[in-house]
Amino acid sequence: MKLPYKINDPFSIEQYAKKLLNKSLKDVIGDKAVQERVGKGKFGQLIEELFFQYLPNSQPRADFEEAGMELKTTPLKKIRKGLVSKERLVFNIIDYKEEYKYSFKESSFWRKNALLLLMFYLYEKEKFDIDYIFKIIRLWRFPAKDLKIIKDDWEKIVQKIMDGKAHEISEGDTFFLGACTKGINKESMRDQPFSLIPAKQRAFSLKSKYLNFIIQQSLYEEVLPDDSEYEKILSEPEMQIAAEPETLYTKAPFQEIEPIVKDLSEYRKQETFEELVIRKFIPFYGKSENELITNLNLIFDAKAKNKFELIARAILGVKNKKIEEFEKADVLMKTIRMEANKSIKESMSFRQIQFKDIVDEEWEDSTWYDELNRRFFFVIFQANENGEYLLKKVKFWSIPHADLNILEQVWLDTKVKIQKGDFEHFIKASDERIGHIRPKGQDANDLMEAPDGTMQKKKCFWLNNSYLKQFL
DNA sequence: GCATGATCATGC
DNA sequence: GCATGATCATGC
Repeated sequence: MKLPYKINDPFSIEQYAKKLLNKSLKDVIGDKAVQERVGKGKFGQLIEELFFQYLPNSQPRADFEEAGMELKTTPLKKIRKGLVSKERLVFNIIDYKEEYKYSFKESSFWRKNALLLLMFYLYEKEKFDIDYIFKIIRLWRFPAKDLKIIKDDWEKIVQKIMDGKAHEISEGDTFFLGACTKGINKESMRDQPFSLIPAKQRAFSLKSKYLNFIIQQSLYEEVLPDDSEYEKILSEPEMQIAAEPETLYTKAPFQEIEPIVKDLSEYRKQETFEELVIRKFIPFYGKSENELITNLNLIFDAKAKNKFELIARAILGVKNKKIEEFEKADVLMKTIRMEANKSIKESMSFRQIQFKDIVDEEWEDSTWYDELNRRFFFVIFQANENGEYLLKKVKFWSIPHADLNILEQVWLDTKVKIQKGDFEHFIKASDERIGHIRPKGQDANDLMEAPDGTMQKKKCFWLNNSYLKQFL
């Protein structure tokens, strides 16, 4: 069979793939696909079979083996301001018994995914998958600075396998390259080589937030004309500005960002990204809030509740923008005040509970689960005898696996009570269950509608201060 | 206008 | 001194 592209040429395959741009699979291969579609498996497989006329494989080699390229179809979703990634991008399943035997360069991940053909389509709930419209089709290779972090991530995952801790792997362990659960159900387990404890089946994956950066580059930065080109058109006097067409996004739905690491040469030998970040803080350990503000030339209101965060960002050399690496990795930076006696006053709050949503969620796809499985970056200030806060230390952290099971019970208890319309007996900090539920609104009149139609005070999950203390 | 991250205030 | 309820500053 003659294929409509050169099987060993990535650019030829990309060019052919672009026939799908702004079209659906049905548009391109015809209505016949609708009948053939029944029982044909996942959308990605359909693309391979019907569009590329290529048989899917799950071997440890790339989809387009001759071109050394892997095909990935992945959904976008529309938010108010534009298009963002709908979910993480899942790569191959991690073979715990094999992956640790190789270097990163020889690893299954890198052999298979060094060069990607990414096909982003717009997911729309009411449509069949063959009607989804493709919005971005492009070759993708990781920028060198990102690849450095991905390699650190891979090594961290492999280290856990070698330590006999594959069952403790969490997405919060790593930055860009995660190990997400993958299986027929949440109970899909695998043996691991250095422990008898079965581990959840996991696959390498890219965080949804990371994909947003690929989307941003592809959709907003490279495609849009620059302002000077607009100028020519808009400056003409007779020009009437029509309503913005639905498909034209003039501004990317992402904030301005700046990386911590401007150049790869900033890394010391053998240094990981985490170590580099911590190194930036060490010279400032022991300095007081006021010293830091002076040293770093910061100006802000003394009452600013984000002053410690502003100090931390300034130390990282990212003053008025978001931190690129943390945004891509979905790292949650939290500043913590510790008292002279090492206690911490405040518990840590999370997002508001959406009363109407939580009743339909399962633990592993709940909002709180996602937040808890992120990597945390703690910036810890400790008070001295005079009540001045000094930078004590910084620390990357992710929640221990066993504690998640307890928090699942807290979450479930909350969900059930919301279902029953009981808003008076949520788990409290004094219950010592690691987390608790407490109000979080503008004031006591800030209400949200509950599933039973009543209006209730806005609340959120908190991690107990007494629990967090042990990790600082 | 509102969510988020952070902190304050009160009462036991 | 601490748990709980309440609220604030900021940024989008």
